[in-house]
Amino acid sequence: MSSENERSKRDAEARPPAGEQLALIRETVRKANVPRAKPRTWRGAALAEELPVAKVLVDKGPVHLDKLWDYAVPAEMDAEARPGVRVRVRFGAGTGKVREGRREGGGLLDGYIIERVAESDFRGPLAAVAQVVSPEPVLGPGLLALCRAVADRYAGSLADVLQLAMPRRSARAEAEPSAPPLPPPPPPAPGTWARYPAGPGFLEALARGDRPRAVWTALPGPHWPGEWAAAVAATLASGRGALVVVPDGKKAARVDEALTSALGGSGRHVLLTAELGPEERYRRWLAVSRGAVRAVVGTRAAMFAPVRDPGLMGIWDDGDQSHSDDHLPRPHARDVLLLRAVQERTGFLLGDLGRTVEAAQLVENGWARPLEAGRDQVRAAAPLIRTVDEGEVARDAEARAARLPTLAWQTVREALTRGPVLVQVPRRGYVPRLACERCREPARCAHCSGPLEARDADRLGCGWCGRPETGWHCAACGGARLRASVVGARRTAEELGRAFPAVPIRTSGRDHVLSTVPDRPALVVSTPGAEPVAEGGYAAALLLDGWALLGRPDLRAGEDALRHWLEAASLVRGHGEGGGADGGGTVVVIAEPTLRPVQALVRWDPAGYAARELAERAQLGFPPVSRMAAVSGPAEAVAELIASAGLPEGAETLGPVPLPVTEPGRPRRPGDPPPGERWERALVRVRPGQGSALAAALKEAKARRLARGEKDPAVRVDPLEIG
DNA sequence: AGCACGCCGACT
DNA sequence: GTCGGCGTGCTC
Repeated sequence: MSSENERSKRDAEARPPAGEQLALIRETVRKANVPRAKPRTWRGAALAEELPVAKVLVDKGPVHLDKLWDYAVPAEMDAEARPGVRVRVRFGAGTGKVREGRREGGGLLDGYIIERVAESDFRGPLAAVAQVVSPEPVLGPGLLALCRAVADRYAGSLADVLQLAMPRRSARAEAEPSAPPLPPPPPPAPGTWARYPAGPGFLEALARGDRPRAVWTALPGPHWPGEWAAAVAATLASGRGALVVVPDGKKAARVDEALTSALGGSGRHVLLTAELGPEERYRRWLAVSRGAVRAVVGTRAAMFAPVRDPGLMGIWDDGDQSHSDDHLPRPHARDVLLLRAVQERTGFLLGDLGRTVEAAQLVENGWARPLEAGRDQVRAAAPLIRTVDEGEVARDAEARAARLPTLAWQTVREALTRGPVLVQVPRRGYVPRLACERCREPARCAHCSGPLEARDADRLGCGWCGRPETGWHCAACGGARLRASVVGARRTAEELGRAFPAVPIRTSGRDHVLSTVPDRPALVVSTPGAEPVAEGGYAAALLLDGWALLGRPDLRAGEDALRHWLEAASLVRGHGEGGGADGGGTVVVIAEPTLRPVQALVRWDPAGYAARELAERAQLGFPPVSRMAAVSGPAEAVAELIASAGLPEGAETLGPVPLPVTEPGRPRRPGDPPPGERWERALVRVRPGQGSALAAALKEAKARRLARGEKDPAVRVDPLEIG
């Protein structure tokens, strides 16, 4: 009785009456046993005359609701309830009891109208759309198709992908009109693109409305942001839009700046990054969605930006980890932009100082053309690279004090008379396999032969059985010393400070990243990826602890090391710039000179390195040539999912192997087991070309399990970390 | 995921 | 006879 009254009051306050009244049709119609739902009026509330059924995608809630639900459209919502708008619908109320004409249960969920249709296939009465949140059509057909394709590719749900793709709404930003679009700019001059034989042609193709596809190996130096700007300007000149995704906000800002000067002020492009905050982000996103702005540069989430009639999809530095999304289903910007280039029939430009194996594959299978400079241009733009074997011991005391081999120390001392010197130190988190200092035999646990790992405070422990190790001796040579673990940037800076007392020292790392340093003598100690740009280029760079980068137990260790080195080296003055012998910069890399990534750096040949790496992966059946998916969860769940999935012919299951147990208190990353639970992980591998069949099979098996209410294992397509 | 319905065992 | 266990299945 009193609860009845309360409910009525709540309902009356909460929302316009029409939707709620219409929600009651179901009860009436069910009794009439109507085979097809032809929504009718209830207590005089009329439905939309044309296309009275809205197909709605429910945004949150149960994962397996990855389908469209039909709702009735009340007449007064007819005009606003267009495809693409955000709506609120009652969901799950159907099982609620109806008492005295009021419905119990069921919550209001957010969703999007995907389509308006005349009739519903649903054999039952429809509830009505409760509310049109706003008339802004934010989920257009192109964006929807993209999200569907991404969901399919990654064996994920459409709702998951929509959460990544759709920005949070801000009513204030939405209420503001966007500025009218500016006319296309004139085609840009080739500028520094002229350094690449195919560069000017690529720009011309974009400007005339073609859709060229290229893997661009950028020359070292400061010109790549301007080159991106020119590519975007050329695309705009054709009357089409453009999208460029870069790995971090610092780089996005550099491209944004270059675009601002190339396009003459702002208005034709926007910067879209997370740092903007939700309201400003939505304001800019709307300007793109409304077609007011046709060019976008941004970080990861911008890969979904609904650029109108795009002519170019671009990505810079596709090997950077931050291009891989943290959230399910963890799509990679490179692949999303590839999908878009195909689906939206656009040009494609993947730019990088180095080259990932994936990029090499695009070249190898002919999908994209290589866009490279000639050797002479490379020689002029790149610094001189010298290697020092890590085993080399410094003769001089000063060099030893700085933990530096003689050559490195001399190079730094000399370069400091001409400008800033960059010192790249791996992050302390980069824990490589420990090995004997003398013979480099990997350090193993005496009990179970598992790999030894460095614990905090220099203590050792086994990575498999967890036993602490106190008296380690090398099994091969009897040596008692392990290679020192990576010395962090701060301690390196202190040590260098003692060796070069008169020189100012700056550090740049995870917490405080410097974006630029002035063109004055200074030592700049940085972790990979955080290197500041020196205005006139660095006089030299020192790449320390190469063994730590190369020794990571990861398929990509070599590729990543080379990428980090190229990035640092590209900030150093070119060999051929500044007037030859004394003006050019030098890079000293401290790593075993015979290793392939080291040689690729010395020759500045990332394309050759990637091609060899690709060939090797093809031979070994590794991704990206073969395609893989990781399935992790409780042992039975993993086994059942794999067994029940109709995997493509020739699919191979590797493992399962137990996953490390998540320690309580440790932040949990997607795919990690919940604390205390024992999980296993299996890898499923398929032949080249069967990637989409694999994703489809896993997605379907997952849906079937979910329909039965079973806990679903985490499925990750194209896992990055696979030993 | 919630939530109601349903078909079996202990109780007034 | 009824109350209530949580196993199944549906939600427009």
